[in-house]
Amino acid sequence: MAADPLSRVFAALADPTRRDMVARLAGADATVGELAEPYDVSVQAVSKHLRVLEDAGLVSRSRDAQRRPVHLEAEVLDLMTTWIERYRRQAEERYRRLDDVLASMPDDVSPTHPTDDTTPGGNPS
Amino acid sequence: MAADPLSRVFAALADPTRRDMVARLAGADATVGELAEPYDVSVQAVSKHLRVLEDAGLVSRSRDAQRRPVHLEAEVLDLMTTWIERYRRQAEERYRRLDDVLASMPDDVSPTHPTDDTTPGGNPS
DNA sequence: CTCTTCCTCAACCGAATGGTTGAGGAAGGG
DNA sequence: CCCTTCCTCAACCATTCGGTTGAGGAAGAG
Repeated sequence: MAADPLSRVFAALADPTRRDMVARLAGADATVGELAEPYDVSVQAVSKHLRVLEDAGLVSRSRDAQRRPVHLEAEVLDLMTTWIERYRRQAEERYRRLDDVLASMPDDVSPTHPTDDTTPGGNPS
Repeated sequence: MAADPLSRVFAALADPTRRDMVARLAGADATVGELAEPYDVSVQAVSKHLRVLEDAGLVSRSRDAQRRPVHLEAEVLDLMTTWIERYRRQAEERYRRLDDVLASMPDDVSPTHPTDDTTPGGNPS
């Protein structure tokens, strides 16, 4: 498991159980047992999920007697939003520019400016 | 492969090659061959990656003679940002409230009635 | 010390993933 | 018609993943 950090975060959240854990941890810290309670899988399986989240930096586990309280490290989520927003914005920008090009494109036989025809040919219905 | 949409999108972007494809497609549509060129894997492997992105709704493939131009469908990215922002914000809010509690806590920590008041004694502000 | 509680480690298993190679369909160009 | 280009489908292989069970460590309670 030597993937880059971004891949680890995306992969960690690709599992609905892990996403649900993150959602619950956003409200309050919890112990492994508390986290495991709603799901009908073994506690070991939950511990494994927690380890995936921990390796992604999404979660940290401290020590309180026998308990291992789990805490959400929400800052890592910014890694993803930064990446996503970057390309969403770029695609949006390109789309906007494409609209401009189409708007200024005289469709080969209609040299008149076609930017005004929002409802061409009248409304049939 | 019957996962929920959100899982599919997260899983699709958990691979650095696929993320790179999305990044390039944000700039311009491309054919499978063009997309495959930078990577030293077979074209079939790239086609498989494209299929993962397509199943996630991130990409669409049309037909232009022998070409299969690939187009990025950036709106799906909002699915993720919505999910992420929801819990990032919730965690942030919880953190802010914890700060408030700590700020209003006097040195002597012996609350007579834990459930009675959010700001016991005189409110300093 | 013993016992119980909470949790993790290790080994194993079936299914999914990411890659390969080989065959073949679809759409033009000669 | 044949031939080339672009791409996908199918079969196969190694690795990873999500789950299980069994064993065991850590820290209080008796």
